[in-house]
Parts: sequence; structure tokens; C-alpha cells
Amino acid sequence: MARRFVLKPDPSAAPSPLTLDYAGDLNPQQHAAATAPGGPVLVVAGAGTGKTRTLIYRLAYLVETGTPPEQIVLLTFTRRAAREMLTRAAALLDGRCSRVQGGTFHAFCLAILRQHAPRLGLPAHFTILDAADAADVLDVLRTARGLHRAARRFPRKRTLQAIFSAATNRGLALEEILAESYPQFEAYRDTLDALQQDYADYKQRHGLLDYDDLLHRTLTLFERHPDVRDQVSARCRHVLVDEYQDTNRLQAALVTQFAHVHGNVMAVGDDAQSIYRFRGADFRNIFAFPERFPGTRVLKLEHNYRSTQPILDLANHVLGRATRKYEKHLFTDVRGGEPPALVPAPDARYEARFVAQVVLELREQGVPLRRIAVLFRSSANAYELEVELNRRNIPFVKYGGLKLSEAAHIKDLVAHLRVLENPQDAVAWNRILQLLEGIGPKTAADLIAWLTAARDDPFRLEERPFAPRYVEALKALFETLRAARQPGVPLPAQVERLVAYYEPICRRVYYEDYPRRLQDLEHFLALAEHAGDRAAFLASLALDPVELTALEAEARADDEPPLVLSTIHSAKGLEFNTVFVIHALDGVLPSGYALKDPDALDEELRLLYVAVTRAEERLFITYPMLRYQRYQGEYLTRPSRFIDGVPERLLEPWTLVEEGPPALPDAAPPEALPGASDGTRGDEIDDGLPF
DNA sequence: TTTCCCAAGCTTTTT
DNA sequence: GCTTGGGAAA
Repeated sequence: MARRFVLKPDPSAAPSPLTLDYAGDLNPQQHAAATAPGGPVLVVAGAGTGKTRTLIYRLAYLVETGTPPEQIVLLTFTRRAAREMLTRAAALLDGRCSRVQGGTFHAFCLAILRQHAPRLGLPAHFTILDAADAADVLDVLRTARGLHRAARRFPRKRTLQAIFSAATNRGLALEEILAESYPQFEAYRDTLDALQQDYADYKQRHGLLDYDDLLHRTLTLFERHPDVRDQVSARCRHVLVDEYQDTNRLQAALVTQFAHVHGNVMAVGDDAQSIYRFRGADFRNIFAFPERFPGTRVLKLEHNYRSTQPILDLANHVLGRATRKYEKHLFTDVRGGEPPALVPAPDARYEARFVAQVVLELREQGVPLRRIAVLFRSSANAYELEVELNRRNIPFVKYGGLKLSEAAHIKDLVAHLRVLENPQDAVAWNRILQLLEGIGPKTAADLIAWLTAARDDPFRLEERPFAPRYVEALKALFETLRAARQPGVPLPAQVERLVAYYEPICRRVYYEDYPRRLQDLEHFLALAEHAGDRAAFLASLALDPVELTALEAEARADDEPPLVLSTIHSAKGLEFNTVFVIHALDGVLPSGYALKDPDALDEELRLLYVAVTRAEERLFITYPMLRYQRYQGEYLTRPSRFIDGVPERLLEPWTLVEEGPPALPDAAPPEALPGASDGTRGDEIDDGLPF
């Protein structure tokens, strides 16, 4: 064990006076956190208590007191969060924070792995698998073992991926995962064990890493090569971690490693806002922090600056319904405020009309669209609303919907880029080859085996007995790849070349709806223009997926910033003047999957808590009383058990009433719905509705 | 071996 | 409404 020697500040470097008024800008608790000396610090911060502000001032303080920005690491949950914090910090210190290392655990680990890939026997240009790619690999491996024709039902590829991912993220053996969550597959334990090994071998052989590998293999790298660990850690003189309650076991272990040399870690989080259990997050990490880092200074932020008291009253009430007790009671000095509203609507279309109309009224009153958010449990819940907003020309961005890089045609195109980067990338080859006429799974597998065997130039077709039914197509493919791979071809030109090649394929394969897809190819081309080099572009596509609607919103950049539609998960850490929580139904929020498991149910409750605490001034919780489900047709819903029976003084019931004579739904003019009346019980609907 | 067609099954949240 | 899987024709 090396001896630790602490260097005192260099006396010749006279400390310049601080430019920010830390004591004046922050409350005492925030100030204590922002200006804490080195060593481990845990900041337990309730919703809306200025957690982000504190972290930003912490960054500024560290920089002002002499820590070189490039030696500070800010780990966040999304790139969006990192970007926002760094921008705000840069604004405070006019740019002096810009060189802070920031990003997600995954992105930070990727950078480390890139640098040290050979130490793990990986090619420097390894490529990254998203969840769908990982499932595709497993599909191939499962077929290779003949498991697809097993007597008893074998897990489908997405399930396999989920099982293996859970095992990695939670640091558990397959056996434990099966016992806990997949008892129906326990009979396949040995087979699954073998398949897991196949998967690991396959990735190693073809230079592939999935999301979990980014974390897991970084830890392995540190374990096997302590010198790398020390080198990385020495450059992390201060580690700041946001949303610590949502770290999983691997991430908590990584934090320890990053902070190994200096022990300067600040973790910020709120156990009541832990909402990522499904991907291995463990809120107990936050309580274990002081044990993990002896000498931890624990600070609490309790004073809420965001919401009005009525909103906090509801939030406190919601949290009080949890099985587990939280020592949280949010309070504020913000006076007054409307009570949150509970709005039952006859069906989802009415719900959408209500939201759209209130949004327009608020805009009239001067609330900008971007300060209003509509939140929901799952992306499909917003379908009717999207239709309505489009109909009324209200611009919106939707976060948490389909990502550009998840669309089939974009995956096709990206696969081409990936083989340029990593010719061993067998999943990408598999995708590319099967796009060609006359090539199916079998031929693709044979070709891949040949392609990824060691050859001088993986992009040349030598003599080989190719079947005539596809040889021309194959030649065209290789010609394109070789041309795009010429040294000196800039990324946009590479992409342009690939798009030109791919376009006819796209028309053929997606003949029903290719026009829309061709548009996306244009977007993709535009993205490549500002992307840096190919490796960086691929990494950002994998780790920082672009929302499809965000692209559209950008296309109309001169318009006003759009209304925000978001899953509750994606809205974490954000705040809005007005928040709508739609589809607050039993079976939706809480999700139907969570009903049997008390822990899962608690997480759903925390989800509602997160949603509620996003609101500053106005909060509407709405739900449709009638729903269409694909199979069952329409049926009566039950409001979420989390809002059922909440006292009316905390959540005021509203009733929607149709104005004037009943109109047919399709003919209803946009403004037909009047403002809500008040007072009456919420479950009564005026007659005259077309049901 | 590929491709097409039909039936079955399932569907959350994200890096 | 969509993906996935199985079966049969080309």
C-alpha cells in the first residue's frame, strides 16, 4: 500500500479573491455543501431544494479555489443534465468551467475503455451494442444452439437480453435473477449459463461492448490493472455524482474507484426520487454511502424553492402513502397558489382536448409553452394528445418516445458505419447483409464467418463461390464500403455515400412507408455534419440518442420553443411552471406490472412524487374514465390508487362540461370545451357527450 | 434457403 | 398495432 502524502497549496500561487458571492447566493445548507472541504460529502436533497444549483456552485467553487477544471468529473444520469449543468456553470464563471469532464457513467467509461482497449484484448475501434443489437446477437446464438425449437418455451431474445443485463447490473448470479424474476425459466438454468458465456465470447471475438459492459469492463480493467485505475483516479481530483439514488451496484463501485486516490467525492441524491430500480438501481446505495466512504459529511437540503405549498402538500401526502417511510417533509415560503386539480375526462380524446385548451389559455396569459410539461408513465399514453396538438398546431417536443437511432432504417444505415469503424462487428454485418436480395440468415451467417476471419482487407471480395443470386448486390455493397473508407473522406461525405447506396434498399424494404423514412435519412445526414469523427458520431448515437420530435422541433427553430411532452423518467431533474400528469390510472401509474410486488409499487408511487414535484405553480392530474384497449375494446377505468381518496382540500376535483349543443367528436370546433367548473364531484359527466 | 403469409403473443420506464 | 415465430411455397 502506497503511503499517502498530502501536498499543501502552493504558497506562491496567491489565491485570487472569489468572484461569486457563495454565502449570499445560497442558503446555509447549500453553502456548506458548495464550499465543503475535500473528502466525501453526501448531500441528501429533497425535490426542488436547489440540488442542481448547489452542484453548479460547487463546480464553480472548486474551479475558483484552484482545482483545474479538467480534473473535475461530473457524473450525471443523462447527457442532457450534464450539458445543462456545465452550461450554467460556464455562465457563472464566464467559461472557466468548460473543460470539466462531464457526462454519463456510460460515456465516461467509454472514454476510459477506448484509451485502454488493448489491455482488455479489445480492438481500439470496438463498437457499442444497444439493447436491440444485444438481443439480435442473442437471437443468432440461440439459433446456433438449436434452442429456438426447444420443447418447452425458451425465453425470447428481448427477455434473454433483459435477464443477462439484470445479472450484470445488479452483480448477481444468473441463478439469483431467475429465482427472483423469472421462475418460469429456471429449468433452463444450465442452458442460459452456457448462452451467457457464448454471448461474452461472441462480443470479445467481434470487438463489441454492450451498455453493461461499458461499466462492468471498466471495473475489470481497474481490477486487473491498478496502474490504470490510479492514473484515471489521479485525474479525478473531485468526483461529483448527481442522482446518486439511481446508481446501481456497478456505478457505486465505479465511484469508489474514481475517487480512489483523493477520496474527494460529492454525491447528491434523494431516496424518495429513486425511479430506476428496473435497471438495477438500488436506493440503498445512498444510505450505504457513509459506510463506503468513512468520514462522510452528510448535509441535508430541505427548503423547497420550486413549488407552491398546495403542490407540496399533495407531494407530501403522496409520499406518505408509501410502504417505506421517508423522512421527507417538503416546505416552502412561496405563499398562496391554487390547489392541484384532479380532472376526470370521459375518454382520452377529451383528456387531450382539456390539456390542449388549458395550454392555449396559459399561453394567452403569458406562460411560454416551454414552461409547460405534460408527463406520463409510458410514451404511448400521449398518443391522443399528440394527435390533438398536431390538429391545433401547438408545437411540442416529446422526450422518451422513439429515438431516431432506434428506427429500423436508421439502424440499417448505422450498421454500415459500424462496419467501416469495426470490420469485425458481426451484428452490423448481419443486418447489412440481410438487406440484400437473396441473402437470408443462413447465407449471412456463412458470409460473416468468412468476412470476420482474419484477412488483409476486409473490404475486398476475392475469389469465392458466391451464389449468382446475390453476387451483384454484394459487389455493390463492397464497392460502397471501400469508397467510404478511403482515407481522408470526411464523415459527412461517408454518410452521404452510404445514404446514396442505401436509399433504393430503403424503398424496397420499407415500401409501405418509405417517404417518411427517407426524410429521417436527411436528418441523419444533417446530424453527421456536426458530429466530429466517425467514432465520436457512433458513440453519441449509442449513448445520447436523439429524440425524433426534437429533430422536428429544431427544424422549426424560428418558432417559439415548444411544449414539453415527456415520460416522468425523462423529466427527472427538470422543473416547469405548469405540469399535467395524464393517464393517472390504475394499471398505468402504477403500472400493471408492478401491482403484485410491494417494492415495485413503491417505486411507482415515487414516480408520481417525482411528477408532482416538477410543478412550480400549477398542477393538473387527469385521467380518462373510458379507455380502448386493443383486445378488450373499451372498458371503464379506475383512477390511480395513489390519488383515489386524496382529500379534496389537497386535490380539487374538476368536472368537464361540453359547451352548447352536443357536437359530433370529429366536427367539434377546437374551442368547444369551456373552462372547467369547480366544486362538484369529479366523477360526474354532463349528459350530451356522444357516449 | 429465402421469402411470404398467417397466427400468436405481448406491450414500461433508459444508458 | 406491432413484433416474433412457425410453416409452406418458390
